[in-house]
Amino acid sequence: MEIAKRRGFFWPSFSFYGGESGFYDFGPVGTLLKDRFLMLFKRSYLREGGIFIDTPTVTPKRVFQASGHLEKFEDLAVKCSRCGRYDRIDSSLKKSSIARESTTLEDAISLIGEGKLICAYCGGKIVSAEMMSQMFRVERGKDNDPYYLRPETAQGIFVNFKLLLNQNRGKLPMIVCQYGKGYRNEISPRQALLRQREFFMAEVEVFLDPEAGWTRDSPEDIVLTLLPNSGNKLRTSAKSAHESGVIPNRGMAYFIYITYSILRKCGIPEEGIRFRQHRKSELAHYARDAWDAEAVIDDDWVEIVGIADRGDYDLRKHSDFSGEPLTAEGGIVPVVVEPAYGVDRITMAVLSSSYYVRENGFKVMRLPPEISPYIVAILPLQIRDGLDAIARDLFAKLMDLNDYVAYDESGSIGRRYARQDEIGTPYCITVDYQTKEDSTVTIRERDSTSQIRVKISDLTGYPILQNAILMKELSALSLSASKK
RNA sequence: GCAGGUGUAGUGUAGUCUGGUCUAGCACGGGAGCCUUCCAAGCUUCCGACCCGGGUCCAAAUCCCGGCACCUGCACCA
Repeated sequence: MEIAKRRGFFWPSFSFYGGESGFYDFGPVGTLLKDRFLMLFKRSYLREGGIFIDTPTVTPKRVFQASGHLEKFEDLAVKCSRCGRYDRIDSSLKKSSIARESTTLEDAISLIGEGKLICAYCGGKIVSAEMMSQMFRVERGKDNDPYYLRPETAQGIFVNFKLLLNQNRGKLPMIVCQYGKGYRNEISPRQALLRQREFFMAEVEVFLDPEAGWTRDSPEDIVLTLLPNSGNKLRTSAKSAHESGVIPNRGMAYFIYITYSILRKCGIPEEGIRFRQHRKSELAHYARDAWDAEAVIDDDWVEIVGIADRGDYDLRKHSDFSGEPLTAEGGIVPVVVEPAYGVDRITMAVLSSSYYVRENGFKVMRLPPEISPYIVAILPLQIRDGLDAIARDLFAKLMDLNDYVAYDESGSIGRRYARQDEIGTPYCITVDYQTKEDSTVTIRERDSTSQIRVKISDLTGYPILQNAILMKELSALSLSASKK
């Protein structure tokens, strides 16, 4: 998507020094878009009673020893001399009929020295072994354990369980949210923001009483596309999917619904969202069930949100490792439902599904006002006769009400509309000659390009709902536009 | 990580095969100005690139080697 770079959504990082694969920058426009997604995320979970936390990305080793990440992430990999494949050592051991484990590099090298290890795929001879770590290690003093960069933000929540529960005054369910960077040392990052080594995630851990569980249902009338691992695609509400046993965990069903509604608010169309259940074999080490929200990005279905039933795995692991009980009132260990949003991937999905080319070849990002980088742009028809002064004045007034307002006076009016179309600004307010006479301006709606005329006092007089400037006129406009 | 392909201004490209006429052309974009009373108009002017490093050669955007990045396939993606 060349528009992504040209218009400042995102671009490869460090290109000044030749580039570095697996890292991307968000540009001026993309930063605002991401910002607005995070606002939507926050708002959505505050409504559910969520609390927020912000913990370090640099994490001491023992946290991941406890969580199981160290074990699952640091694979001993062996290389085959014939087919050149890298593979985990356990499959090679099995193939070689060696009935023991090999967990250290030294041990693996001595096995290779004996010449007994063969490749699980082609039977070729194994020639080398190395540690493949999916986590970035950060060295510190040589007598100290290294730090690791977190591969998920979740552990920052689990290790704070007691403090958080106290903050929540002991109540379950407790919904804890955290967003921030995560890191994975991908072997071959590719496809722009889809597989990065450093990426942005927004995660939620819902702690539930294992007996009571989650007690609210999602609405019946919101119908989702589900792809259970039984293989039969179905369209149904999250509620009835739970009742029919397709989604055994009620909390899972509910947060699948919440996720769906967030994605819809981002402008991803109904037919571009589906929820796919993991097969048993692809479940993460901590999960007993998982559903991915997938969206269409450049004609492929891509995981953009992972919703996992982590059970009591994490609290038990940390409890065992530390010797500290991690329980709620009554000595119970809560179970956890985790929706984890890949913010970069969601950004890609949003851009991909919003992108539209008009018949005249002009490009439009049909982003909804809920997440567009700018909600409205102020444009003087001409930079003369005082029109620009009026426009600047109006700009200042609107900025008092909402921060996501753009101002542009450069080039012809058509060119400026086109610029705003490309970055997804849903509405443009134009100050013209009639403004001088009766203090009215036109509002142009992006998708229909139709306009209505309203009084400036009506624009600025409304109590502004958060991020939803001009709601009255705009909804009226959208209606009349869609009739056209 | 392996194999193949690609790499020229912010974007898209011409030039590369057949080294010199390239102090690198064009379009879009962006800036300044003129003009213009609503959808990328026009005019003037400016900005801006041969991915990096070696080598061959009188001479390299062009040929060779190495690196880096991107694309496609394979592998990987807890």
